[in-house]
Amino acid sequence: MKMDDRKFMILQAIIDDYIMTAVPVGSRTISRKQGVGFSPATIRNEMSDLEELGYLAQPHTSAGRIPSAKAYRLYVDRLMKMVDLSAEETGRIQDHLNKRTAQVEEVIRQAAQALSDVTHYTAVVSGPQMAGVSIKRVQMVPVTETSALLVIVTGAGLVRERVIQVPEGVGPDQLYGLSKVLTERLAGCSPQEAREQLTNVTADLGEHRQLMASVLGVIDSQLGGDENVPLVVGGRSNLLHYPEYSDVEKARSFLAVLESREKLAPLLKGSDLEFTVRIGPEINMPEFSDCSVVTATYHVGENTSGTMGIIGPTRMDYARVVSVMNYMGRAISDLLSGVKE
Amino acid sequence: MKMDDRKFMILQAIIDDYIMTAVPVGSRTISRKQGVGFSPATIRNEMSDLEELGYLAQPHTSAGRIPSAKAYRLYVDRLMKMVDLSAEETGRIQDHLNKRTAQVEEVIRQAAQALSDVTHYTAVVSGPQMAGVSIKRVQMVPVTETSALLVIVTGAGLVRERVIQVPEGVGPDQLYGLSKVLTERLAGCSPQEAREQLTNVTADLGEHRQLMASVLGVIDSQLGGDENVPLVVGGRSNLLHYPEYSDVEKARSFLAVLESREKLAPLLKGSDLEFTVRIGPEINMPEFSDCSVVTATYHVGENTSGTMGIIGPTRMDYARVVSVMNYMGRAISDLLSGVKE
DNA sequence: GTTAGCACTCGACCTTTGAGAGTGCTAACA
DNA sequence: TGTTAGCACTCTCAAAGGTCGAGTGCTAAC
Repeated sequence: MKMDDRKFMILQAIIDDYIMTAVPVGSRTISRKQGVGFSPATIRNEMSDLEELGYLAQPHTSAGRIPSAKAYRLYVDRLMKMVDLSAEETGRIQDHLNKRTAQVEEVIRQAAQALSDVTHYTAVVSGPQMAGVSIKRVQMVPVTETSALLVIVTGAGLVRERVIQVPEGVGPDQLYGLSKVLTERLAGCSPQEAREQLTNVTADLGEHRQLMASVLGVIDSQLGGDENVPLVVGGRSNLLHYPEYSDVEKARSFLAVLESREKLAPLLKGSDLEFTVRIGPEINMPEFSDCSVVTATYHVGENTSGTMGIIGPTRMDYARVVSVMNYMGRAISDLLSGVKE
Repeated sequence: MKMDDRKFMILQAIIDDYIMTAVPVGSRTISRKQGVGFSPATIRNEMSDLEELGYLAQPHTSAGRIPSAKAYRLYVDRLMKMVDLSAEETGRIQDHLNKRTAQVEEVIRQAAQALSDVTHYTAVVSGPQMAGVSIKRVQMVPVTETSALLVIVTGAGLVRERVIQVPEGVGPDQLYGLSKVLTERLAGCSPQEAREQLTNVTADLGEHRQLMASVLGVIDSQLGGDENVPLVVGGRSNLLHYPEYSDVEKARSFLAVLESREKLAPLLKGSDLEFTVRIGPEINMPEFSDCSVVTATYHVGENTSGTMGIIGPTRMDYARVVSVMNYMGRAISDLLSGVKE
């Protein structure tokens, strides 16, 4: 048995209906739809075929059909059409973003808020990945007698900062001098190159061994892996609107995942494509077995990029979600690259 | 009718039992308890009195009694005894905090995590309130041609930073010079004094009017009110463990409050006391009508302090919560004041 | 290939019923 | 006079049974 145009059409109608209602779809419902010129009996035959092909499932004998993960896969890959956002939607997004700021944490917080607000799903946004980045400037600002704020500026104009310990007796002017040396030596370096350069610097300077070790530690931790990129979640409570989460225990374990960076981070990874859709079982996490995750990449400058994701029920409105993220990707890039409106 | 020792004792027993089980407490249950030498019938008479006095309520005729908000109030004010934390509990807290860092965001995040983890309730921790603070140092670090990171260090050794716009043509050295002037002029100032000083500085410098306006803007927003102090929540999913939140809609509106800074911030305010307990209706928020909030203050240096809060069901284990927060208050102070272990 | 008709299935919802927990009241007891 | 045993009463909860309606698969006719 093969798929034909009519089967595609019926499947699409079922998915569309189920996305809206979350109720198993019966043959009569489809037959009544505009543009479907067949009786319920005919639809039933086709539905029976679609079930055999693995696209539909029946919760129990006398219920309607619900789309399987395979059906959503087909829908996302072949049936889905991009939609245009309404002026009201883009307006809502811009309202969240209209603060003029290039502060990474703030931008991604606003982005997560906007995404969850517009889609009514849960949004996760990570800060820009610093792995392939180049260093532009390193500067220490004195804080107390024994500590300073180490500020690292990247080529793309992103900033990371961190308090480090400073040996007693190293004064503000000395810190400024050291900062100049560090900036000269490290400018243009990748984090890996910086590590080598720093050992040279340490050798040259002789003293300040411990301080340089702290600097290296920060570069490693802040520009190294992605354990330290900020990660914010928005709209945690949104999913509890959906009947999929009318069971508190399910809701709780879902929320628990959102609270665990270790479990959450992998959801945003796994693909460098512009968009990635993972559906239910494809995610491979029991807590998310009837969730889908749509992730997208945003770019800042040449080499820097971050990820955002939307988590919703498998029956989520993929077309709209992809459109919203598409729009948001450009918006974040503009904000973080300092583009003026 | 008046309260007597026996009534207190019975009320305490009922509260203790209800805190553990969340099930209405019957006369037999109390009568069976160690140290209570009375039959269920006697207890029943006393319970009937306690109900008349407003300390107990009956969900329905043939159920046991549950404590009223008034009973918890009495419990917190008069009956509660501080408990000692077990080594296991202090250990768990230290495990969350053992990263050596004086980074405010990180410390309060860890604190919220630790509090929620140890108490199994939901925790909210705010960063130190900057209102009464004095400025110690102001420094700008160049980021791009047209932006810089403005770093403000306070007397207590706390740091706030923010990206500001810089007019084209102002180079790194000039920014450093300006930073020196700013630090000289503003050192020791309160935010209010800084505002006046800055207008002087602007007058003296002539140019850089716009830059100074940006600096002032940051001082106002970062050290001014408390709209900009960081606020982190830990253990959002914890409350869903309790039968009070077995209703999804209730859980959802609870979570929605946690997502709204405007609704959440007032919960941490309202009292300068070391500890404040607000019970159910005292909170005056429908979403929290059967929650209690315990808040406590922590101090950094002389003039700087922040707030933490625990949100749990009204039948929460107040004694333990207060003890945990007491311990945590000292731990946060130590971390943020840079005290070494 | 399409459709009408029909018997069949199964969950949703309602009602009934019985068990259990807990109460208030009364009368007896120390 | 305070305490307690006994008992009738109330109310929730869970299980059991019954009805309704939506939806199916199959067959036969168009």
